[in-house]
Amino acid sequence: MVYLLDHPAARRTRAINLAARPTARCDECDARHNGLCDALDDDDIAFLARVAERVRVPAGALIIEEGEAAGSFFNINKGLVRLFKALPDGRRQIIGFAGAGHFLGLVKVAADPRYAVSAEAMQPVELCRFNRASLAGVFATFPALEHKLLEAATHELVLAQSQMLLLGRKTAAERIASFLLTWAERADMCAPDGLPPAGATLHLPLSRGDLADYLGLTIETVSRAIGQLKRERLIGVPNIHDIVLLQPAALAARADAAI
Amino acid sequence: MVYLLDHPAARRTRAINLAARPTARCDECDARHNGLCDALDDDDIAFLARVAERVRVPAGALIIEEGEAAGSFFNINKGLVRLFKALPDGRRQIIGFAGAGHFLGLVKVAADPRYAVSAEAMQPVELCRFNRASLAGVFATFPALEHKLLEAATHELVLAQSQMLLLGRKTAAERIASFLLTWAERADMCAPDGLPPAGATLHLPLSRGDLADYLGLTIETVSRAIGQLKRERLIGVPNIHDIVLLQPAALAARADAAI
DNA sequence: CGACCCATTGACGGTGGTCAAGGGCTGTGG
DNA sequence: CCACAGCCCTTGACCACCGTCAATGGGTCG
Repeated sequence: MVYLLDHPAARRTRAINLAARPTARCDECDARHNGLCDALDDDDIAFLARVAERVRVPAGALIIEEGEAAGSFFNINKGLVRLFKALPDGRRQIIGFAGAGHFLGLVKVAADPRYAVSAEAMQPVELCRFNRASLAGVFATFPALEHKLLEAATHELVLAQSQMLLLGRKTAAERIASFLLTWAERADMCAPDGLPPAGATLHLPLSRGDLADYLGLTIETVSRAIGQLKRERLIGVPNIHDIVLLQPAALAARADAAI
Repeated sequence: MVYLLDHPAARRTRAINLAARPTARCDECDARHNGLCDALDDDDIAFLARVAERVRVPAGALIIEEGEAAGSFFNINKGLVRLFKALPDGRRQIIGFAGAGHFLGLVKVAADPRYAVSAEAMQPVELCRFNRASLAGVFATFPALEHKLLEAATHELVLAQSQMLLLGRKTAAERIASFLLTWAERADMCAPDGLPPAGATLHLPLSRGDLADYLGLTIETVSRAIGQLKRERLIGVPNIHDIVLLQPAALAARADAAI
């Protein structure tokens, strides 16, 4: 798979510096009771909103690029973003998908802050942009934010660890099965036992290419593995973006992981 | 590779509840100016040490097991620990290696705290054990600890993201090359440009099996990939546990990653 | 209706896994 | 000091899963 022709750098200029609304309206934001913003009450968030710049980017825009000097950090208000790392020859690994309430702007080393991953809008995306330089001050003013950020980072770390097991040791069909259950959990479809109800329909706003780059496979292998699970009657595939979980328990066994 | 015969569970009883010294001597601890403890001054750390239980475990002991109820968290004082996840059939993925100053005890969900990964001593290990229940109180007393923990979690997350690229998209030789450079950086052998000096000798206190389980390969493939880099004159292998970095820049090119 | 993009399916090949044998190092015991 | 056992690593032969290349089909938009 070669991505060089539409390498992210070629699209960069499309991304940022679009119309920024002067005042963010937090009370009607999808992220108001999600992620970082959930840590603050209305007064504090109104104060914080005054130093935020509301940004909109179209689908496909490169929001941040790995290795660039990290001048900002972002909080996603609306839309879905793919985070990824790429190799010089175009091979790409998607690190995760970020939605409303997620934080963007992790840097490799604090001394010379450069973004650790690239972020690309998969849909039209709205974000709040903050100045990185004021980050320390903001945390000092609102310690609850830092606590929430620790919670978020910890959660991301646990997900990353599961993904390492998937990428290092699972077969193609196991990767698909694991992914479907993780996505069901993310969509809050899971009962307290960790399994989604039988017959639940999972909506995947991803292309097969994104799925492949997330699971460390190729498009063709993803397609074949989905076909295999379909033949095993574990899932149904009414259309490209929907998957019916016919036998969640059997699917979990197929995923092998403790999820 | 089948690990069932010496599955971690079989070794569990060896691990914990060995002699605990009543008072920790922080001033002579390897971790005193590393990781979490570095956040506190001598008075605060002396206070904290009074609620710590100093534990020693022999090489090979299972310190924590994935999925167990998480009653404690640990700070490593001395020795090297391997963190891993395993599948029911024995496949194993090493998530990382933890040394003095590293924190152990990440849980999957805070509501029902269970360890996210297993941890096994690779050498005789000394740790401070804390009660998880008192964690919130400790953080309230010493906010600097929480800040340090966020720093640590962020750093781990960045490493995990690079490892995902490695596991999902790199060839065997690229994985070895990347690993060597990452390990050199960990050992503080790298100049400001990110490269270790030519001719530097890297000590790897790991078996080929650990390396394989860390890089998502088999022992045989690790052996062959090391042989390949040796034939390419990028590295020298004077003995099993030492690697000489003959051409660091070329090795970095071979690793492909931006490290 | 046609162009285009994406997904699926098939044929084939390669990287890395599996199985097996052999060699080197270390520790122990004669 | 040497012999031997045991473990780990290396090397070789073979195989399988997945990647590559190519053709076809289905859906959407102009």
